[in-house]
Amino acid sequence: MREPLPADMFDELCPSTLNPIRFGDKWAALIIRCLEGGPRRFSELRLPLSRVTPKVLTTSLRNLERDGLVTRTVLRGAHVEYTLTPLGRSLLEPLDAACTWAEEHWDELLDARESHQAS
Amino acid sequence: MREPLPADMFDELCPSTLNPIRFGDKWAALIIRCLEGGPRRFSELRLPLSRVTPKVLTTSLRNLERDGLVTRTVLRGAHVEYTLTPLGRSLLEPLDAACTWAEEHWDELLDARESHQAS
DNA sequence: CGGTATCCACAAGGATACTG
DNA sequence: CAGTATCCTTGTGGATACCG
Repeated sequence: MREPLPADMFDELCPSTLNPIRFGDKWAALIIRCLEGGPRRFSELRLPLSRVTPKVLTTSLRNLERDGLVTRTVLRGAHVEYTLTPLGRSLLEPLDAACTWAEEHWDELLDARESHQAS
Repeated sequence: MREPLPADMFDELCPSTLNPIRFGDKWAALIIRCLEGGPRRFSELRLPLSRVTPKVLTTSLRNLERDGLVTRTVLRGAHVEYTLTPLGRSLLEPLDAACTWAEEHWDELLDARESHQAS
């Protein structure tokens, strides 16, 4: 059994939402991480990405598909599954490196912004 | 002596300009790499970033400054120098990882886009 | 030299509602 | 369930010109 996805990935403290690190379009990195644990259905992705409207999520998924990072598979019964390709999976490594950096330096970034605000 | 900056970093084949990898705003990654070799003046940055208008370059530099990745130093004689902070320098590692990934998988990305075009 | 000022175009993202 | 259809707002980047 795969791990269920978290109910909400939009914790304000989540470094993956912070510049200066972005992969692809606004939600690409989060989507890819959602697919890390295996194939997911559209509705499964909507849960942790509840603040992304279906239109935007579709657009982002189509972009990932176009770049060969994700495949879209239609199953019997009006079900659809999104899966990371080997190429998409290979992106996890630099993506993790970026996320790790953001986590490690999160405080410094916040501090920099705050003291910049002050001046 | 530091290495002179290349005359033009906008080679169409430069993977750093390709999605799905972007760090910060559109030019942040290129700027950071331009500063990798040491402090640079505004006009020095304009050379390899000749297609970035001064306004946009300024905006991007201000963003990097705000985030504590770059410092702006006014020298005597109306000269200005931009330098990577230790924080900014620490970003080089994941940035390089991302660029390396892009270089390695550049062809696959192009192929994916092409065959997607076909369908 | 190192920027600003102004104006502008377009793409990206979002709100809301609806559908095969 | 897995999306579309519409419409709209915003932000980002760019063109051009000018300034201390």
